[in-house]
Formats: sequence, structure tokens, C-alpha cells
Amino acid sequence: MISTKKTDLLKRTDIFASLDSKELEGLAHLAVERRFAPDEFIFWEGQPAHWFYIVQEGQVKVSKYSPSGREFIVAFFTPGEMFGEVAVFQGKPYPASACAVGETRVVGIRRDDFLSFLATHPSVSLKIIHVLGERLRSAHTRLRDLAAERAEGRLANILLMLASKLGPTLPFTRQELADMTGLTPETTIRVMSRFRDRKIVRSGRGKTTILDEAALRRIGEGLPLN
Amino acid sequence: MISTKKTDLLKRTDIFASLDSKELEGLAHLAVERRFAPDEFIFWEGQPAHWFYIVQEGQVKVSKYSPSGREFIVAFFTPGEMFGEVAVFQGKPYPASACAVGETRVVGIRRDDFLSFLATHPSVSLKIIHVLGERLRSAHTRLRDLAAERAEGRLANILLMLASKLGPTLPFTRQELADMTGLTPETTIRVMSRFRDRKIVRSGRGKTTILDEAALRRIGEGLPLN
DNA sequence: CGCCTATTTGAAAACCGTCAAAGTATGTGG
DNA sequence: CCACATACTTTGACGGTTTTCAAATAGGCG
Repeated sequence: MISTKKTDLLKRTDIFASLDSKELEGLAHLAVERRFAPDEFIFWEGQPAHWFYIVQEGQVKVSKYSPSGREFIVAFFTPGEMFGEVAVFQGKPYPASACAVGETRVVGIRRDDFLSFLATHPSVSLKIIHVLGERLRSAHTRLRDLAAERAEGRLANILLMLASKLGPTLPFTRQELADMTGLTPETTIRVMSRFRDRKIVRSGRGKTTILDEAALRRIGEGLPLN
Repeated sequence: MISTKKTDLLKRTDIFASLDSKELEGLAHLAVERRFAPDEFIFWEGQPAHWFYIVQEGQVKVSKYSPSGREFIVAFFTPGEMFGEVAVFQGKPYPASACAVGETRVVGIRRDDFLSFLATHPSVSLKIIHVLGERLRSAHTRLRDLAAERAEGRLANILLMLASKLGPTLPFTRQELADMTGLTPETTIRVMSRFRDRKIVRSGRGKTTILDEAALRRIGEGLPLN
């Protein structure tokens, strides 16, 4: 075993989990570990995409910035998830920036290595299609949300989406919630305060706990805050 | 040749274009032609997804509806493009509804047939990854747009996106533009009127012609309507 | 010509963003 | 252990944008 830790990580990903240990070994040889300090960027939107990554430890935030400099958070990724893969497949620049949240380790795989690996492992392609499909579905749901719901509904839906992935206690600041919903921090705070007064959430500094998921679901469906 | 028309269509799609004529023949056997009248639905959000489709003639509008009944248009598809594929891969219900715009013909392929075809044609998987990646990229760009831009910017960006696909003359009503941007028809009309006064677009009933693409691009970047 | 639908316009109200200022947790260095 | 600096959070007032509601106009098709 040359790199137990790397094969262990690969084994925990959706797309590589079904490979046998020999194949995993081969991949692990191609994978390079990298560490990032909090708030350090892994890549920037517009850079040429030679690598794609898998989160090993910590969290990665993928965002797009508007010309005015405002941030919009596209997704958070946790250990075992890949990111930067869309650009790699297309040979185009990264469509968004990736930034480490807290101390973070990732493994990177070179575009060329990965494409040749794919050519000989068709089953992995199917897994990737599955993952991309899931992300597309989520993106479309969020699109409908941003287009149709107002502040309360948007926040409710983002909280639900995050909770379904991370559990009922969410490690985000108001600012980050604002950047995910396209609201300002002030509006986010006001809505969250209403939620708190209604005992729908409990909140502290950089942390939110969901108490009444059913209520959030009603609000997310466009029903009034009753 | 059993079905020249169907193989011709398949030949024009991104994902099947590189197959040889024997493979195309095989696929064409699996493909079923269907016709739809204007405003007839091909499938509804939530239905089990046994088929995916390719547009042969006409246009298909894919939308999601908010609980209040408001429509949000996720995408328009033109001949040669596929839709409904995400649900098929995942064995989950369709995540959106598809509706014929004008007299429309499509070909449908059964989920099971397609999955077994894929298993024996890995190169098609790669094409699909490519298409899904492109759609994901577009969805994320639109997300940032809805979150960060106001009415003028949103409309400008949607017009640009449509023009890059359909050319400078766009066959959409104000209502449809509103459903793509998440604005109300009234706001859409007011903004479009400003655009018309500035000679940025020319517009008629159910039709819009872009005159000054550069201006739209400036507005879409968040710059004022100068 | 008449109907249906798309477009247009107006006025009022709701919502959210902006700006400004103050309060409060967390961590750091002395 | 305390003082202080640094975020994050909170609150208020104001203004602008967009929605809402209502009504009128105009284009296309039978």
C-alpha cells in the first residue's frame, strides 16, 4: 500500500466507491494532496482548469462574483465530494472560484490523467452523470426559488437544503446565508430574527439550529409566516 | 434504411453525432416519434421518468411551477437537443414539466433501452457529461444573475443568452420573458420600453429584435442604463 | 368587423436595500 | 486575568425598486 489515506478517501466518494482496490491504487498514484489555510483560494474563476479536486478534510466554498464584487455562493462541498470537474471535462476555464473554509485538505487529479482514466473505466462516467444530474436538479430548484420566492421563502429553502446535507445545526454566519440567498446581511438578520421569535430556529454567532423544520417547509412553499 | 428521418435527427445531436451508421440504426429502432400540439405537455414535473426525448421539430419549453402557480421557465430546447435525461439517469420523477411551443415533433427513447445502449457505448457517456456540464455552467451563471442583478440586468442577460442561441430576433412574449427572469410582466414591459426608447431593442407582439448587443452587455454587467 | 390576447400605462403599497450606529461574542496580547 | 481589537450581530430610518391592482389600448385571426 503506497497511499492508504488517499485510497481511503477515494473509496468514500460517490464516483469511485465501486472501483476495486487495484484500480483505486492506480488512481491514488495520480492524486496529489494539497493543504489550504482558512480563506485561501484553491482556484479562481477564469483560470485554466488543469486539475479537479476532491475534498479530504474541511470544507470548500464555491462562489461566483458579480462585477460589483458581490459574492454569490454556488455550493459548499464536504469531504468525499468533487469540485472543479465541469471545467475539466470541457477544457474551459473554471466557471467559479473555490475557497477553503477553515483548515482544509484536498486531493487533486490532473485533467489529462483523469480523462485517460475515464476512457478505460466507463462505469465511472455513469457515476459522474449521476452526480452532475443531481447538481443540475438542485440548481434548477434554486433558480425557481430565487425567481419566485421572497426573502423569507428563500432563506427557509436554503436552510432546509443545508440541513438535509449537514444536519439541523448549520455552521454559517448571517453574511454567508446572505451570500447564498442573494439577500443583504441586514435583511437576512431581520428574517432570521423573526424565525427566532417564532421558535423556528435558534441562532448564535456563526451558527444556526433548526427547531421547526415543518414550519420552514411551509414558509418555503410560499405560505405566510403564520 | 428503416428510418432515415430518425437517423438523420440522431446524427444532428451532440451526443450521438459521432456514432457510425450501424449504431445509429440500432438507436433509431429504439426511438419513437411523437407529435404535440401547441401548448400540449410532453410530461409533468413529478411523473415517473420512463422516457427521455430529443426535439425533432419545433420547440420545447421546460418549466417549474411555484406552489402559488407561478411559472418559471428553466430552458427552451430546439431541434437536436435532448431533455428529460436527468430524471432518466437517476430513476427519479421528472424535476420539471415540458411543454410544446407551437406544433412540435420529438423522438422518445425508453429509459431501459437507453441505459443498456450507454453501457455498450462509453463514448456517448462522455458526450452527455459534456452537455450536462454546459447546462450546469449556464444554471450557475443564471443563479448568480438572479441573486445579484436587478430587473434591467436580468433582462439584459436573458436576452443575450437567448440571442446567442437563437439569433438576434427572439420569438417571445413579454410574459415569457417575465417567466424566464422571475419578474412580473408589467416590470418586464416597463424595462423593455426603456430599452426600446434607447434603441437597444425593437419589439413587436411576441417578438423582440436586439439592435445594440454591446449596450445589453454593459447593462448585464451591472452598469447603469446610460 | 369583433373577439381574444398581448401590450401599455397609472397609482399606491409592499418589500428590500442602503446607510449609519450601536451592541455583543471571541480571541489575543499584555 | 483583564483590556482591547476584531469580527459578527442587531436595530432604526429612509429611499428606491418592484409588485400589485386596475383599467385602457392595440394587434392579429377568424
